Amino acid sequence: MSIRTRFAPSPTGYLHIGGVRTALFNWLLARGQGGQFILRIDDTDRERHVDQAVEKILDGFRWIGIDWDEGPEVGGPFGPYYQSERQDLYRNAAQKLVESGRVYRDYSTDAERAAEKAAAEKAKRAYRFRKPAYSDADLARFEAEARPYALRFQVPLGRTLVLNDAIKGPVNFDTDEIGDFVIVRPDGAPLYNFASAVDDVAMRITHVVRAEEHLSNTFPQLLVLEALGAAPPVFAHIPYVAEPGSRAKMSKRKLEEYEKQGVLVYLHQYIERGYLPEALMNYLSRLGWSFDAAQEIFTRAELIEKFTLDRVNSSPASHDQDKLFWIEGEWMKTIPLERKAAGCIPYLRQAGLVGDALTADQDARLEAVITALGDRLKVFSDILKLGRFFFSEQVEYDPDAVKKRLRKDGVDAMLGDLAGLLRDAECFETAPLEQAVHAYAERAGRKMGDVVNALRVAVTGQGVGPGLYDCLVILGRETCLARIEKARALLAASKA
RNA sequence: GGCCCCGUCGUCUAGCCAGGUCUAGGACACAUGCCUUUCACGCAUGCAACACGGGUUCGAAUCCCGUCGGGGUCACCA
Repeated sequence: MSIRTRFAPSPTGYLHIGGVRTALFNWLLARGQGGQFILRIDDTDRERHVDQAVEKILDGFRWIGIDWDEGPEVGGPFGPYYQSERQDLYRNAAQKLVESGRVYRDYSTDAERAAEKAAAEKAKRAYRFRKPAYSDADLARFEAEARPYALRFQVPLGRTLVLNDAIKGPVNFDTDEIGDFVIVRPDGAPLYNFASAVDDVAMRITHVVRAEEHLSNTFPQLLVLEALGAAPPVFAHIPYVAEPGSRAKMSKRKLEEYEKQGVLVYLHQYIERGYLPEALMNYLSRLGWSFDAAQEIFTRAELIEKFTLDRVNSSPASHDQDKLFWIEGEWMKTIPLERKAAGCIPYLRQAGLVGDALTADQDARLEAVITALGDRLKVFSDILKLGRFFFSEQVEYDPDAVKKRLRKDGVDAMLGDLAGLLRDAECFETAPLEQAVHAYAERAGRKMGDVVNALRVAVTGQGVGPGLYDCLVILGRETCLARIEKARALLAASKA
């Protein structure tokens, strides 16, 4: 039988990179063994449902290249794939458990349970719900007054459950540690530990790969599975993703703090910056998994071929944005020019630097700029940071660069000479321009670095960037001359 | 607090299950040098870890126990 894995997000917001990694491991496992990867939306709790969340999740998966064989939009033989649409299934399963005596009606009130919970906490002991000793008269009365009840699973005491986790190894758990848990709320809504187990059986899931926070949840689920007469799937619990530079788990509360430090934790943030999907997939795969002692860069096909559960680490990994950035750079080096151009255009458009459709000139210029930028372009949004001055009439002079390269004795006169040189250049191409500038530096007895850098700042406004002659040629003679004039005016103004 | 999981350079990790080849390897980051008109790239070098304490053994990062630290769970959330 071929394997079937699943990822079951609840539509409560954006996709966290930890969640994407979990989905990725499931997907890799299925793809590597010719099985199926299923997407199921765990939306049993309608109160927490966020509009558009499902669409955003699906878009995220599509972007990174995780495709699903069954699930939203594509359907499949075990649908529907929204838990909110599978109520009958849960009702039937619950009915079956009631009939077999594994589940009972719990008439307790919120206030009663809250009081017991508080007492347990005060006494520093774990709170565990156990079946109340209702008398027949009580039960008759509750029924007569149609008192609402939840359905609870009666946990068999004194047993030791054994889970053979594919990542953690064997884990023993005493059933005495598990309180009787609710499987269906008074309003009829099934709860996670129940719905998830029922769905995994119904959808013929063979491998459940999920975050380790579910490790303890597995035992109630094992009990449900057993009561349902179903064989448990293989479970694999992967460690959480820790925050950068620490072992502490990333927390939603600290989100603002991460933002301040420039750490991105949501998938859409990486998409917005213009990261490459293959880079993010590569990075995420290496977070908690390795193939051998050396390989860092993996193509999608290699990942599918080489991924196995037994090489997933059992200890937490912390998110390392620097490493992701490096992997991104490695991948960007492999991307052909046309794709880089296509990736950059949305940013130029957003900045109002190009229109909806590029003119032939703009198109040619964009390709020239990207070529000149070379490895400096790491993420697509860099086109704005590194190459804005190629597309805008405006030049913004970086004060530090101006101070370091232009505000020096003799620079103004030198720029005048250089302007003349550019004006008179017969052939406005990189090689001849380089020759001319070289000759000038020698004639004027100036260091090449001083000449070149002054000219760079004058025409680009920046102290760093692509090769100077590339810049000159792409900008064109007229623009270069105009900008040199502007730079000289700037110097004159500040001197006065 | 009970129970469960985890603990190798700052970070991602190899090695651990089947003890010696580990004066612990690779990568990111950082530092220095080379290349170079800047930056980026590339190349070279350097910095840096077996959480701690016992035990077993001729020998322990590897096996056992304890301590400490981190995390999860104990919801009518997922």
